[in-house]
Amino acid sequence: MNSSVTPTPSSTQAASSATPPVLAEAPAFSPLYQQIKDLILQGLRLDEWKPGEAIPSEIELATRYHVSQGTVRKAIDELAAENLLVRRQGKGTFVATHSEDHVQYRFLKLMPDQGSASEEGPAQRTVIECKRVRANAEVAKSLALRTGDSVLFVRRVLSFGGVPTILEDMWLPGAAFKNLTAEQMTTYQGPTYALFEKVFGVRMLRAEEKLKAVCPLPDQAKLLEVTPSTPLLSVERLAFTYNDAPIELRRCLYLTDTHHYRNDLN
Amino acid sequence: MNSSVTPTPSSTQAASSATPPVLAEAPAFSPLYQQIKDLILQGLRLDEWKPGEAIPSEIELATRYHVSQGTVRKAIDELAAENLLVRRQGKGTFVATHSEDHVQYRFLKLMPDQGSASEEGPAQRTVIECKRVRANAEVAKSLALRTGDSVLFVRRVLSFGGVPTILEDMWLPGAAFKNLTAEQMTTYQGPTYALFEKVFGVRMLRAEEKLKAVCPLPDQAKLLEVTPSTPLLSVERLAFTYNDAPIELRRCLYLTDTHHYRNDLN
DNA sequence: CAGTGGTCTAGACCACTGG
DNA sequence: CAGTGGTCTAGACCACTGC
Repeated sequence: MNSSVTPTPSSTQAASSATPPVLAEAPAFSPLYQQIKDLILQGLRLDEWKPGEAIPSEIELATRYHVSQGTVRKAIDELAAENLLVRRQGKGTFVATHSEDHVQYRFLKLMPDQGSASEEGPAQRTVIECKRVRANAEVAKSLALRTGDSVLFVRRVLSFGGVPTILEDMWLPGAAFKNLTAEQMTTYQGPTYALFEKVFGVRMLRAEEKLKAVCPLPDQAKLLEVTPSTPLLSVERLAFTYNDAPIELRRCLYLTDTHHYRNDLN
Repeated sequence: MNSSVTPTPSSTQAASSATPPVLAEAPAFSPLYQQIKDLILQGLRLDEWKPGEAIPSEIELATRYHVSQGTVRKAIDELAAENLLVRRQGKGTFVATHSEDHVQYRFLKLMPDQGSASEEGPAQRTVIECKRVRANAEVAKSLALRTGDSVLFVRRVLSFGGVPTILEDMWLPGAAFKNLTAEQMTTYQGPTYALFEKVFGVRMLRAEEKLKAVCPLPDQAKLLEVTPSTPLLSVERLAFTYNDAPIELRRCLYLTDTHHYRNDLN
């Protein structure tokens, strides 16, 4: 029944060699749904379906890949759990997007102490710098580049109700973000990751953050309009796109006197 | 086929009243697997199976509840995703525990900047205080108690390699933690939540944390052996047990010069 | 009403564990 | 080897959406 995919790379083999190589990894049994998942993933990477669009129905995918609907379901289930796809009953399954997402600013965990983020509204953005620089050793290592490679550097301040609250330094691989300008960063309405997605075709899928408490350097203190002895939340974020490729390094300072970083543990 | 459970509270009804009450919530369609999930959850709450033990096999549960194995599977899948159960192929499905968990210290996100948490080993614990007090308004509200209710208060310092790194203040409902003593807190080997689980039958299932950057009060600075101007990571944690009941309030200060709080965003 | 995702079933077979 | 969870199928029916 399976013409284009096979359930197991090992199951149909006639056991021939009595002594498999000792150092060989486990035969890596890969279930069918995992292969279907990879095929859908490939379609996403190659932009077969664009963010916000619907992918084919489960039945159609099942037909295309010569598997049952249940197998396609399991593949989509996992992709939905990873926030790459969004299921909507009665309508279809859609490619996740940072634009129309009801869960906008998915990666911003800073909340006002009182009230909700939606009441507070989006932050005002002030771009301080936006220039092309050469990656130092640290930035290069994080972004899997070589020292001296071209990267885009952006520094900006985010304010809530006129109060400077976040200072962000971002480094982006020069190759993927050819013509990013301060003007784009300033005028674009909506999440920055939506801009990256629409203009550069770069999708942020997941991120790792490292938090510390620090005091700002003099120039940082000035931009946030605080004294250098003010304790600030330092958030270093490394964001990843397909294939777990690092695509953005971000170093932020959060003023946490009226806001907090919220995290849910399961 | 379903004698003890019904797939839908509304589907088998003969439509009689033409005008259902306008204010009524949606008929709350509840799938079968959700009801099975609730039944298993109830078994867990009533300690039908204890932490670390296996629950009945899928087939046995299917027979018991008069549903198919697939339906039981989906229920267990969700409970496993919530870390209440742990599946082990070939062996069975087990009640999650903070004791033997390979993922010990599930809720502690503080990592050494260099190396891994396992290399560093567990922290040395020093209990500063352990006493019964009356809940103030703030603590009472967090723990869903009344102001003045009896609560247990514990203050301790955790050190890594002799360096005081974490100062923890904990508040626990007096009713659930009758005879908790400083000695227990000091001598028990393993995660604190394992002690709570074994001795008091209280299971921490999930938690919410709010992070800020702060400077310590004089007494806090002394215990952590830092100056009052040292920026520290303030972590307020509210932990929940079954029925989303709050069961522990914890206010911590993390020294983050050689450690960081790690968070993964999806 | 047709089309989509969501639930449920019954049965077959596979991979893994431990005696 | 028996028992467990894991995969896969084919088919039925339900709930939701939008025309």
